[in-house]
Amino acid sequence: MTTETLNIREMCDAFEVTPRTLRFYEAKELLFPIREGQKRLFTKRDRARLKLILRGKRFGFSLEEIRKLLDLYHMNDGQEEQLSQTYVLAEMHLADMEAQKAELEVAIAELKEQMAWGAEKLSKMAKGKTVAA
Amino acid sequence: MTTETLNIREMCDAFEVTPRTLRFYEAKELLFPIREGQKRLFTKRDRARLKLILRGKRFGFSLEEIRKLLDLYHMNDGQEEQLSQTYVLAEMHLADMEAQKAELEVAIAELKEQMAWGAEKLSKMAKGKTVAA
DNA sequence: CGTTACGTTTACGTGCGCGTCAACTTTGCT
DNA sequence: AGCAAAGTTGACGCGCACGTAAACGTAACG
Repeated sequence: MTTETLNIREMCDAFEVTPRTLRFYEAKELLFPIREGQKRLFTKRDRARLKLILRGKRFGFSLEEIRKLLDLYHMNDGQEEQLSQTYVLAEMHLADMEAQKAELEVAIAELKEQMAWGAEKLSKMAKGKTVAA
Repeated sequence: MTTETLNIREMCDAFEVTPRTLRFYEAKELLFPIREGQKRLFTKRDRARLKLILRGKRFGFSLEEIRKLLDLYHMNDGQEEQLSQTYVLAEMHLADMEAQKAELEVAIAELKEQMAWGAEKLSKMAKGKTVAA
């Protein structure tokens, strides 16, 4: 089987982050690498979590928000109260993400429109130059 | 006709930002309110720009990136060189936004899946409680 | 004419997400 | 045994996007 755990360098290379970032995330309780002596070993679980962390960041969530959300993905036995709270949180994030998607579609359409305008202007300018030359 | 320009408070209320934020954006050359004596008056153009600024922020762009992009939306007479540079920038942002949209769709699907899992778990727990009671 | 409300500048403070040393083990060659 | 490579723990620094407080201007109102 392929390597079960990754050391810090392998983990960094795999996700394009720095060691500092991984230690920082551990300090913030986003990751929980196991220890072999003093060194960190990142498990499959850490890899899954880091993927979600980086994704969450791209969508503008804070590390603290992400930390709470990760519970939903890695909760095996949580208390009902906590699970239901996390569920509510997830609903909010889902709503947020769907709103973001809708907004994104509008923004993309508008940007495309503007770019078409810009492209036309550029082509006219090029024409003018050619004629002038 | 409705008020042509907004003072700082009206502008803040309209966009749910603080005066500090508006002054900060002006200092960063994202907004250009006109002056009536010492006071700022925000024009329609400022409103359009602020809308784009806030949208850009939601999508994780920095104020500096947004500033450059705004040129595309408000360029009437720019030089060809500058326009074409801005165009390239816009292409990159467009690609970024479309990638984000794709990623967002995946994330939404995954989160929904997890929530279904959580919902099932919650319903089982509720059942257990009812039976136990 | 005072004071209240709204706005302004200047400047230092703050939270987040790391970057960047410094000083120290631990590990693996040779 | 010696030494470089890789990793570790502090601890301070930094850029961004504002928050916040101080001190001042000015315009309106009773």
